[in-house]
Amino acid sequence: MSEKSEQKKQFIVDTAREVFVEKGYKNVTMKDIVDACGISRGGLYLYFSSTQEIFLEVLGAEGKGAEDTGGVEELLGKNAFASDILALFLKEQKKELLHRKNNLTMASYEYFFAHKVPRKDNLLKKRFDTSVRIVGRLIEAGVENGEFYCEDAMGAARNIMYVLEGLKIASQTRGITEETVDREILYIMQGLIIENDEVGDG
Amino acid sequence: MSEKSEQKKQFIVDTAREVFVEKGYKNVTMKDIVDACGISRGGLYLYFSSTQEIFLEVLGAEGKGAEDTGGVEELLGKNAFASDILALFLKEQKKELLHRKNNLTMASYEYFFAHKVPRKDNLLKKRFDTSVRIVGRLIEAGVENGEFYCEDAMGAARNIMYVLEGLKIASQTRGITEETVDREILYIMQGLIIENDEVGDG
Amino acid sequence: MSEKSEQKKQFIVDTAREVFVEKGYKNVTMKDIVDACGISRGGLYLYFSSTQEIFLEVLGAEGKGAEDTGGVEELLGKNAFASDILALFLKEQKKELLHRKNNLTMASYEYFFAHKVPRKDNLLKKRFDTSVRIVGRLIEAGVENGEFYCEDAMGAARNIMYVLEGLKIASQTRGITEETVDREILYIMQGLIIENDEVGDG
Amino acid sequence: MSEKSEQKKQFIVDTAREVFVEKGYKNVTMKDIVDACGISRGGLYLYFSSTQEIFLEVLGAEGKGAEDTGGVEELLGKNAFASDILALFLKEQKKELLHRKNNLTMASYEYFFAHKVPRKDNLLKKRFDTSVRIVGRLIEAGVENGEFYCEDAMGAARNIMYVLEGLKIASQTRGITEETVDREILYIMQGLIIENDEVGDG
DNA sequence: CATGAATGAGAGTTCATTCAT
DNA sequence: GATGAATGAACTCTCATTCAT
Repeated sequence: MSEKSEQKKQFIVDTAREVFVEKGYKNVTMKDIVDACGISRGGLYLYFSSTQEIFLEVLGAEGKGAEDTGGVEELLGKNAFASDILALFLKEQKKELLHRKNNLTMASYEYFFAHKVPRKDNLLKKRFDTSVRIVGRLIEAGVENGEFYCEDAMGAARNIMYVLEGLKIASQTRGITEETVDREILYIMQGLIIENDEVGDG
Repeated sequence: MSEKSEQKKQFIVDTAREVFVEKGYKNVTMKDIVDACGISRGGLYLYFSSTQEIFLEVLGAEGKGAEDTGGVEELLGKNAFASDILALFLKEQKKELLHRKNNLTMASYEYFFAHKVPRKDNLLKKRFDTSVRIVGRLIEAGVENGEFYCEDAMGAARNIMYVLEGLKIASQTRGITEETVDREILYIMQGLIIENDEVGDG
Repeated sequence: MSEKSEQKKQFIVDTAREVFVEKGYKNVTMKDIVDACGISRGGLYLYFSSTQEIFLEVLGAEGKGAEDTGGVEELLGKNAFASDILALFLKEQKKELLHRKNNLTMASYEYFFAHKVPRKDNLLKKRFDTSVRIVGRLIEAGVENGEFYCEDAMGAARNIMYVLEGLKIASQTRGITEETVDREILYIMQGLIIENDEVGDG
Repeated sequence: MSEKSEQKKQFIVDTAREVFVEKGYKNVTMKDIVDACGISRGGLYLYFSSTQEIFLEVLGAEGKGAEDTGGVEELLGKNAFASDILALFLKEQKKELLHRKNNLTMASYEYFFAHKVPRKDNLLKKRFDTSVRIVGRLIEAGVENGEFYCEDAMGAARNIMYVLEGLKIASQTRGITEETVDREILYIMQGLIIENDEVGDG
């Protein structure tokens, strides 16, 4: 039973995720989830007693797969060019930014608007900090092997991540074009990379 | 009579603003506003027929005062140091960021989550673009009189504004400390300012 | 003032009539009439205190002009052919039946559904009885001068009026075609008129 | 469960019928039906989502029992006297006419005032036409076996049905006495029956 | 475990009616 | 007289939540 229970719970979480992706957080009712899952009202309450509880589970599940930040760390260990890895990372972010309808961003923001969570438990914060750390390390690596010029790697990393966060909310509230994202990415990369021309000039 | 009507409408808008500041957008019901205003259910409907309508009015009223971006443009005309003006601008922004409970940010975001508005009518976008333009001009002015070093003033302005937007959503969803804001502001300023020491050293 | 008041009251009644014609009785609100009249809410209450009161006035006004049953009685006095007068009367009725949207029929029925009125005060009944009497006299006249054959003139008159009433409600609830009305009128006339052929045959 | 559901739905329809009989159509609110049924506000919405929906169900249920026009057709097959069957049919109609408070007539009229239905779907029209057809056949049968004299059986049938309809609306809007109904029925029968006395006298 | 009917609180909305101006 | 802002009752409809089966 516990086995089967576990499976059903997971099924609910997976299905609910789609609902949250589509409708955000506040708009989702128990009924929405019940309908999407094709189970009974009472049935849902056996596993969860509020949309909040469900959303937290969804968020948690999300974390597991995403915590590795798209494999950046692995690549770092494989002696790839830092600029290539960073470009890859930004490309991933770009993809997410442009598919604003296919992710949990909006629902997450809505959730954290509604429920003030202690900072140390705040998933959004955790992920942001993780990303900063990784990007920071990436930049440091780039600086070390002469790809990047940067006096404050962590500062640059934070700057990058805040820009991405700014783009994210812009994407959700106004919509952004691919050009906008590309332009910001380019600006970021140009601020780091030591251009050959310049080097040649020196 | 129209005079008195106008006053009451304004009173409702002002009172509703407080409600939106406190509860966001989606959480606010007509009843909330009715209660806050101390008027009757039907009375509110004489002036507005939905929370959306009220919120738009609130947003609009907000705009009138904020469109000048804190007097930055005036200062620009008065031959003040660009770095001083920029610092002032950022200080203003900082104040808003840290008082997350006293502004419409969250409600606005929620509103634009719920209602997809054509980009050209999108108030959030308009204000962002206006700010970018002003900050861009400011940086250009700073470059011209030798305060700043910057090859792409508009790019820098956009970068700054996206960072501020990132800080804003961070503030609303996780809370940020004064140190965080200061650190980002410092990073921004250092990226622009030509430090005397360095120049002296060279 | 009383003069002006009287005029205004009449204006309200006339305007309200249009509203009742268009929307029936129950659907009409004080607001509808206020809007149609272009006067103030309070203003209307100076003259009438409910839609019922207004409708009664409308009905009453209607009566004054309509009581003469379309001039049938006058024609009777002028030695016209009874069959011609009856045909004329039925033609009038037909016109009303086919313009179901332009008269008070529906509103009247709705009114008398909602308010049970003592029979002797019931306007609908009064008009029906009046019509029966007139049509009855018409038939009697026709019998006397050899146009009609009829053993029970009043019975025939009642039959005719009930058929017309039946057509009226059919018109309002299902819609009727001109053919339907013509067919029924023809049936009625054939039941009365002594056809020359038959006479000749005999 | 569907069994029980079906029963409850039927219970609601039956109870609602009483409400419609008593208050007509437009006056009935969901609350009225909720109260009459002794169920909760939300409970009713599990089965129906508007008074219109309920009324249509009531009307439909009504149809099932009434479509056979009181067993007239069966009698026709059993070689009964046409005049007896017709008298029976009219007696049934009389009963309904005089119990104006116990039937759906008023509510139906109100419903069809409010909702214009395509003629071919109009239940009132369907029933009227059905009755005309049956009465017409009845008269034809009576003519064939020498009971009735009538040159246009269908015309007579229509005439009868329109008179009944006229009586019906008269009943609902003014009230009618038993004498009134009897008189009209007598008039109808006399128009059809070949009286032995007269024949004998001639 | 699972179901889904049932409940009732609460949001939105409309209108007749009043009343200070 | 006349205005129209204001009130509050009443209605529609939706959901989270419970509970007998």
